[in-house]
Amino acid sequence: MVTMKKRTIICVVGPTASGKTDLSIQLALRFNGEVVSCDSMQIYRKMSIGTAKPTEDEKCGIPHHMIDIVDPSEPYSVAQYVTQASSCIEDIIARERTPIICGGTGMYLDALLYGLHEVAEQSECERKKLNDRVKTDGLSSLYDELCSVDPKSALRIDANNERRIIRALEVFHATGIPLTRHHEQSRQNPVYDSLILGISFPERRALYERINYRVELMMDAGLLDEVRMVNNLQPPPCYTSMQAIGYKEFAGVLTGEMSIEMAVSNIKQSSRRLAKRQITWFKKTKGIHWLEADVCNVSQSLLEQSLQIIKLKDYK
RNA sequence: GCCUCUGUAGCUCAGUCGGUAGAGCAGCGGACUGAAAAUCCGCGUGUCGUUGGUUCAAUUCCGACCGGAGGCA
Repeated sequence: MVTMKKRTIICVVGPTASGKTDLSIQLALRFNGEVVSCDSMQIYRKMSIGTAKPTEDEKCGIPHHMIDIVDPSEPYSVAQYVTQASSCIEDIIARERTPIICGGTGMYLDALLYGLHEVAEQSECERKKLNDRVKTDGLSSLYDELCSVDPKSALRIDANNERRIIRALEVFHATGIPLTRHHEQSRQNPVYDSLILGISFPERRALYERINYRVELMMDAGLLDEVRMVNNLQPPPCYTSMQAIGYKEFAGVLTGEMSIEMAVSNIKQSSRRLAKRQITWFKKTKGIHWLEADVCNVSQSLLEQSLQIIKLKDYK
């Protein structure tokens, strides 16, 4: 059993295009920090423009971790993220620098800060069996099984939510223990002491404008070519990388079924919806210190608010 | 100038044989423990273009006006 050394780490969270990357780099420059990305898509190599990774210039020499660590044609999961990111954090702390977690993937952050329940690794084979059963017997048959085997999970999961029903059954089949029981035994204590800074936009429209504008910038930067290149690697469509916004919308453009204009507008819309879900997630995350994005000078204003909070918390 | 069609939710449009209206999309709210940029759930009051008339009652029928589209001169 490894004992984690507790030490405060800084986290920067918020919806897509809210200015997290910039703020985390500014903080890293001031607090002898290194950035650990908490983004389920920036982990993929070659997917740079569409996932809005910071460029070398933007990094200002700050080391970034958990970016470009997997190929788009490899599967990935929260569990791998927690293992790898934790070791990055330990390493950064060992070198007496400050880990700055930055990203918008709420589930990854929760798992990192509070741990996951311990379950044997998920088996591809079991999942495939369950996926096939949906096709042959229908989802309701799986849901019925869940009701009898793990009624508590069945209560929490909607009867139409295929992914979560499959996951719950998968866990039960693998361990003989209902998922809810695993949950009860996990997340007792936080793994790290953390100071979480959340970026919020009092005017939702201002965020949406930033999102729309950033998509245009991505187009100028050559998003379409990047998608074409990643597509040539032919990752299975079910893989996480192919769920990334931008890449999936352009699939139709590559086959000639959709106009670029249409795809771009779909990308903007998907991004807005993503932002909405991220906002919902972080709203319920405990302990976030909220910063308000001031529309005229987002970057400077966020930094000032952050420094204020960090000072109040007497950090460092 | 005349004729025809048209004006209903942010958008596209249904509909009411006269009893104040509903879909899709957008939007909003929520859930989330090994696929999470995923997956799923919930939410529909709007001067029915304006203004007169007929009527117990008009978004619906009639007239005028205003806006839009098309046609004929």
